[in-house]
Amino acid sequence: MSANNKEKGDKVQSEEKLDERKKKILKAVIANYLETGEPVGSRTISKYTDLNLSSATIRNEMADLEELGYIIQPHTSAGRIPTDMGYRFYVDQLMQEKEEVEEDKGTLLERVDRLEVLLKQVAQVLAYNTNYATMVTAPKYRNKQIKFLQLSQVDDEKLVAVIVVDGDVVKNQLIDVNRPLSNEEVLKFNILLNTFLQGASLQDINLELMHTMRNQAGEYGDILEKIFNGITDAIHEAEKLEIYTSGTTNILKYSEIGDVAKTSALLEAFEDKEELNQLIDESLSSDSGNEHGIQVYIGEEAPVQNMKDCSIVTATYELSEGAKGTIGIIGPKRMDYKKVVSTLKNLTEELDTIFKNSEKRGE
Amino acid sequence: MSANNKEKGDKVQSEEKLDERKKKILKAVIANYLETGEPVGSRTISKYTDLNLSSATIRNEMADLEELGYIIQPHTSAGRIPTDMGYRFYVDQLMQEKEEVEEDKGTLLERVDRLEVLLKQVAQVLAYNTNYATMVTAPKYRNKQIKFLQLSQVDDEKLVAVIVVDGDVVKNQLIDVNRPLSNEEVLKFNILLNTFLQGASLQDINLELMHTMRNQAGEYGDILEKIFNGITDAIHEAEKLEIYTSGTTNILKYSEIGDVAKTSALLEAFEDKEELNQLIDESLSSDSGNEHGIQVYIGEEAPVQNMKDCSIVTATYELSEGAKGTIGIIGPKRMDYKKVVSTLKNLTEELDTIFKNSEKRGE
DNA sequence: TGTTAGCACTCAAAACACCCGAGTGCTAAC
DNA sequence: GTTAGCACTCGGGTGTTTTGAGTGCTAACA
Repeated sequence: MSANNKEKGDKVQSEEKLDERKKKILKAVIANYLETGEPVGSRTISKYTDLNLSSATIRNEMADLEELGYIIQPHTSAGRIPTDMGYRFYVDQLMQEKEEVEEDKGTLLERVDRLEVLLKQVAQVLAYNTNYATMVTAPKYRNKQIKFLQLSQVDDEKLVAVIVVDGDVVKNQLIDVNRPLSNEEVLKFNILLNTFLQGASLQDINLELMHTMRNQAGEYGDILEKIFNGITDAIHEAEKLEIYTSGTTNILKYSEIGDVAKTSALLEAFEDKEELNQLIDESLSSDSGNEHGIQVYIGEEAPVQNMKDCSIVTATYELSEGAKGTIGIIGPKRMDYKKVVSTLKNLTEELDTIFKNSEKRGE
Repeated sequence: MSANNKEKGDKVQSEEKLDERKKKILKAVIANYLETGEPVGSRTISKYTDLNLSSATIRNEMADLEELGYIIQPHTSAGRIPTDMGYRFYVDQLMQEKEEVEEDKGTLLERVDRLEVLLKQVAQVLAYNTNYATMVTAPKYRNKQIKFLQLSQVDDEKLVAVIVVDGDVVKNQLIDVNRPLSNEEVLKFNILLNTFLQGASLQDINLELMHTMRNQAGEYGDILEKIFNGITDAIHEAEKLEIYTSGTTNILKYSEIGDVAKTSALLEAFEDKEELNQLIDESLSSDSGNEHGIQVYIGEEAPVQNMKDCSIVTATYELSEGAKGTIGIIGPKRMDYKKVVSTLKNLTEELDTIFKNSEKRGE
């Protein structure tokens, strides 16, 4: 996916290497199409670009480019539009060449204290700036550790377990017990739990540990069971739901998805977040050495079925050691990649500094 | 617009009373329109109904009905479709007359223990059965009382407040403090908090109470402040977010909303739930003595701007004394009101029994 | 007096014909 | 290798016609 950067210069071999002129033309075609949304014809290029060539020459070149698979015409006697492959080439090689426009870069985010609120805000800002559907995940901890764990009695039949994990994410879980417990019993439980579980990560909680604990718990084994379930439920549920989205109705404007059914499917993907999770996993796992972990999926490259008519751009921010989160947008293939990428960069940068500071300030 | 009903077989008084035949025709028109979605003409009615009348007679009657405001023609030389007023009359008077179809009524809901999960499920089932966008709220307690309140130390600089309110809704709030507190101090705080706040409802927490408590807290007043903020934040946030939705993409199929912008606005309303809250408030406050608190808003009657092209049907379930929740659907005005109402009835009934049982079983 | 048949009229939607122009590929000349 | 020129294609807009569902009105009927 990224093995093509020995380019620029010679041009001898390498089948997918395009000569300078073809590149210029391809770039012009795509740039123009991104602007107008109309198929672009040879005459337009002939005027637009600095290379002074007649439309006829351009036509020849374009025919070549079509044969190579970079552009295509929707029907005979129409101009050309980029293929997925064309976009890919643009993003990988053509786009960067532009001067790095020093965006306004003004701080986009208000300072807030709750992580959820901050991330929700990120999603909104991103949607506002790009007019695409956006998503932001809470950081995924490689090994989320239990930092604090406490059981309290709410009433005769219910306990509440409060669990705080790394990153100060708080979870709670109500637990039904069949008989009332005495204060002492609760205290004992707390000691037991904390002895074994404080500082434990999710992986540490294995069958063996559970077995040991159950032995210690004696007659209260069944309650312990419930507590375990509560804890794992809580943690799992937590890991799952922490995706914030915004601007999803922008999807309605992605004209490239002609089909209502597809639009609907995509909206649903945002509604129940299942597929977004998939996407994030994929995106996190294949970290492309890139500066901000920026990744671009174009059309068919999308790891999720329902998004194969779209393009996806994701970036990674880092809260602390090994705690990474993803922020990204899903838009039409005809997208202002340049702007999106730079917006994402700015935002992740801002997030990174926010977290750096709070690190310093905090612990 | 309505000064012309001294005609047609005396019937002296009661302006909005329609004679039997007009009712039948109106009903036929609406029923047919609900089925087909096409404007319905006189000939259709003439054949459809048992009253054996020629199309010409029907035409006369329909002209009357139009003058009275119950139906309208989209353009000359088209059939008639119902107006909001027509639908209203249908829902209020015509619809019930049908035999109460004993629906399958098979239990629709799986038994689950977490309230959130159950409610989410309700939203989904409802969406699945009706093919409309649905919403379900957690019960609103008239006076949500604090049942359990506890402060614990997470690390040197952070406390976590755990709050359980009626209905076993658990909230938590992290609180930054600037200096570490000793165990004793935390204990003192807990005693203070519980003395004053256990069993208190939100209304009880007024300035005076806060003042009193702050006096007692002495030098820890600022921490108390933070805790207050945390608590009210938590409760407020809780009250706000507890709306579950499903099937929102069905909105795309509501052909009556021609406009993309409007569709989009409606989708957004479901996304950030602000307006849904409004809707629910309105719906709960004007409880219409009705069996299941069923309420129907048609078109312009909708209390929320963005829904004025739709119809809304809501019902009320009761978790316990004074703890009521709303479940409802937002669909096109051309909606199978009968089916929707009966589905809602079934679901609320099922919910009610579930809660009855768990009441018995539980406390 | 209410009902009906008949008729002229309306109008949206579909069907058809047409043209226009942007764009192409190809060829022949530069 | 580049370009001018030309014939060709075809989507999209425009104008016209046809069709048919549906109406309102009038006059005759029971």
